[in-house]
Amino acid sequence: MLVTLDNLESLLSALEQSDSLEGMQRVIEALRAHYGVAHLVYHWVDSRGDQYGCGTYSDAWRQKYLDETYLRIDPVVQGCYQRFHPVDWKRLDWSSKAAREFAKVAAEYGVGNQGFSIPIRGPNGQFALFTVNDTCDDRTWAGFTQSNRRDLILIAHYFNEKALEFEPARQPGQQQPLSPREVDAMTLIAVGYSRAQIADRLSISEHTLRVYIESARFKLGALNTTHAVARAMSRGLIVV
Amino acid sequence: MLVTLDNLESLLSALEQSDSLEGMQRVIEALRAHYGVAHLVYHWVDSRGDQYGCGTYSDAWRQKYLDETYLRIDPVVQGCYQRFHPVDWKRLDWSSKAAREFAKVAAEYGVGNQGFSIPIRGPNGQFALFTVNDTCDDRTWAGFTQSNRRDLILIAHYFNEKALEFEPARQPGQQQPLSPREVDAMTLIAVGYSRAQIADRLSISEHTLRVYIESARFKLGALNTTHAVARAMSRGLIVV
DNA sequence: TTGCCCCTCCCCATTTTTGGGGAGTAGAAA
DNA sequence: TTTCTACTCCCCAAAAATGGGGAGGGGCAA
Repeated sequence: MLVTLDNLESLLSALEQSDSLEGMQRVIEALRAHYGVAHLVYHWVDSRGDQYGCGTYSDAWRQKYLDETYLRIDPVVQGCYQRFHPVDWKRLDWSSKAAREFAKVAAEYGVGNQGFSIPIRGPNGQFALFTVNDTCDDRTWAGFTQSNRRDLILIAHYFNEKALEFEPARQPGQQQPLSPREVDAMTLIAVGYSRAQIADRLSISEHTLRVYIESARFKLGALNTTHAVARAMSRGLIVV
Repeated sequence: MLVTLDNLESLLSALEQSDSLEGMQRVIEALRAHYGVAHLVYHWVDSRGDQYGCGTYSDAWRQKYLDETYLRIDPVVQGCYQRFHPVDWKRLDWSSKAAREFAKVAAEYGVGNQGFSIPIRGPNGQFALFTVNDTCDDRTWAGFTQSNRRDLILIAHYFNEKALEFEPARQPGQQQPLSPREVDAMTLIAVGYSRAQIADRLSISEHTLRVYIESARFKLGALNTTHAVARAMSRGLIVV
């Protein structure tokens, strides 16, 4: 059951050489067979849906997931979004009614009872999950995840690296950077200060501050200040 | 020069068992000796400074870095912030005057000419760097980084996992969830709509909408709507 | 040198948001 | 069953943000 170093090497190499989503799909299927688990999934988590995902879930489940916007209630997504370390599905919060319903439907669509998901984050707020899923008892699963934790982290990392390659918009350079003063302004707005307070704190006039805000809004293509803050945050231009 | 699997295992285990920054510091020193490089550094990159860092740079350099707010001009930080994959310092943009000056000063403080940095991201926009630094020629360095790339990624991951453990504010939990309508409201605000537009889109009165926004603001402990959006985003309650 | 971007300051009027109050329905949890 | 939360609607006045204009000094790069 364990992946030997050689196996891992060859699989990662295959992944590195793949030049399309189809290539990633083949690698993930090979990995699934290798580990002998029910499912293996890499998916880019995004409000637009998992367009950059690949994995072994059925198309029906994938479609169902999108149709029902399960993204918003899936405890795996919610939980992983708050964590850095890989997490066993059992440790997530399944207490809400919606979550229990979700789990029931998932099972009907062939999702196994055990899961282990690794959150991965890229630049500009990119977020993805790499998930191993199977049906087995708790002890077997604990053994599996413990044995393969490190390999899985590495695999997740390589998958995300590949996925980012295929997403040109995520490549650096495209977006206009904010000037230091613009960053200051947006950051202070994001933490709740009013314009008057910020101007005072930055020791500039409120008018000057407005120029920064408007300039940032323009650079970010935002419709208003709140939108600009949201964009700056999701692009990783400011840290709150 | 290569880390064998056993060595890596024992070092990661030592890291897992450390329960303080001092423990991380000891591990990083052991790793540095092990790899035989000039410096090894993990540092949490933050507008407040690298309070959660550990590594082998001299105190003088660390202080200089903070005093001069090199964070804002350091091409390593800037470059890694835009990337997902580990990056060789040679591939970064050192063309600006400030960057060249920075490199000169760094060398004076004992920073080697070769560097390899791994960006790591956690929840809520957390961002850290794991850096290997040495003085040698390009070929030697290329060989070193290629051989150790995967191990270094894993080590970086484990260091960050540890650092997050020591930062209680980054732990999930204790926060009140938003109701579905509140999520709708906050999400639409975050993407730039005005209250009138949102009320129209959700087919509710603007007054009702206001109740949701205020309720969300209260739950999030936010000072105003923009602040609430920022908090909701950084807590992963809404996805934009 | 010239051009470009960043930083700084100021005016106006209009639109939007905010603060604080009250009240009824329905569905879910205890 | 009771209680609680979510959802929906309404008033008013004050505070804040927005839109769009103009203008000068400084630094850095081609």
